[in-house]
Amino acid sequence: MLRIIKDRLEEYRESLKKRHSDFPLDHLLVLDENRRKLISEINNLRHEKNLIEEDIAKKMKTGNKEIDREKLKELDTKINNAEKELSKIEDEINQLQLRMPNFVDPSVPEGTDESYNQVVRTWGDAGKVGPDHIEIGTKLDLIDLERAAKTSGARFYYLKKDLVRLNYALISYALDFGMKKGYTLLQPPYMLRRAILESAVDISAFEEAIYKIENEDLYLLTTAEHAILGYHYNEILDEKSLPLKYIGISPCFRKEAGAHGRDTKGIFRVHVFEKVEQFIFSKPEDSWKYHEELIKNAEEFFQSLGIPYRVVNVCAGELGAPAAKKYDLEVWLPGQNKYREAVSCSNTLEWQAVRAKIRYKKGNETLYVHTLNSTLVATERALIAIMENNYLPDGRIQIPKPLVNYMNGQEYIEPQKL
RNA sequence: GCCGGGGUCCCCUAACCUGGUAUGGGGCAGGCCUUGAGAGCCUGUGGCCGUAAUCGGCCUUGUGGGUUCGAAUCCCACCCCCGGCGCCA
Repeated sequence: MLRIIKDRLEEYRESLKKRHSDFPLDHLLVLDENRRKLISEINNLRHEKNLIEEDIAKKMKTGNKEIDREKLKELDTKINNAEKELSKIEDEINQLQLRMPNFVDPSVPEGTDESYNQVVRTWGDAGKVGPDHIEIGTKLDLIDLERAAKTSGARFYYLKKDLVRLNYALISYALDFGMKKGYTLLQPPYMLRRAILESAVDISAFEEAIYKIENEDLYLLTTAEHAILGYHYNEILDEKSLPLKYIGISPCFRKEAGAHGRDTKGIFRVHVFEKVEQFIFSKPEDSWKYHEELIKNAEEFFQSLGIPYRVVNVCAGELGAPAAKKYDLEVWLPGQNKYREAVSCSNTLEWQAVRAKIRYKKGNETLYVHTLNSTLVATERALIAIMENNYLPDGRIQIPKPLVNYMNGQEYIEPQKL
């Protein structure tokens, strides 16, 4: 990544500025300079030592066992010292590089918070106002938050009865939807090693978002995205196999440590939810095309459910470090009387691929792929949208057409009979 | 968890016992040859540093340490894979 940035330094400075990032680029460049000097020094010393060793090897063959131990000792000391200094510098560089944000695409709007996000398009009749999913869920006995608080604490939930079935119907429908689009289904491991996660996310995400397994080098998945990226970790892909398109399904475990006080009620922001995720490994020249494909897929999916939404182009200050551009699809929630994020669709260019060492052969060259990810559906949020948008005056919830088959023909969730 | 076998460059593989700087094949790319294709032959095939380039150097045998002038090779720890035993939804 550092190399790529050095080739496009001014462009990168612009990106940092646009992000309002405090990343210490100049310090990193100085460190890199020192690093290269030291490496040259060490190479020369090692070369000297190798020559002596070769000479010894030759002499041994003729029975001559003279060894200039003093000269070797001296070289060893010098090499050792230089190496210590180098590893100190490299540690610092590595630390910094893990925090280094991606370039920002020119089409991304300026801005520091979500009010600067640009609405790209809207679909459906937004504006309906009504009871929120907690009220509906309680009335129809579909969600139990109090007992979840007893067993597990805040931001947990029990789904009940038809809502459980509707959740699995959404998942099944989404998997079939992706499969029909030619994506390969993947159910990943729900725990990942640190090295895999470091290649997928900004390091600061660890404390804020990721649950760690005690005494093991394992972390609970926050999204299938990371596991799909890891699927091809340290691989050289066949050019002809690109693009590789995947649909993953997994639970997502999130600490939500930085979200105190936000969306504290209901199942909107929770510690565990299910998500069907799209992921593409592509050639660099194709990645923007697939970025549009991913958001279009998500839109088509929500259109088929009849949920009103809008797509926004997320402003530079709100982009995560990995993304060069990000669309959010925000669904209309009558219970909140606003649009809320349900899908996030990012192009990370080579940011993740460099860290995960995922390349492909183009003739004689070995190039990094581009990686893209997008939610297809995070089912708990989609359940909220369905409950609130499809809540009928008579107290029933109408099940969206495409899900009826997955519900064995059931068209409504009925109110409790007393 | 225990016992045994293993991890070598994009893939396969030799060298490991007995330490001397990684062998051969496949694939891929380029070239020669050919009307074309194929076959055959030659060259190249990871990372880093310096150089305008040519080129030169260093590193790379799962990871990290140790022994040694020198480690793929010997020693220690850990990770992963395969087989057997145990446990298990």
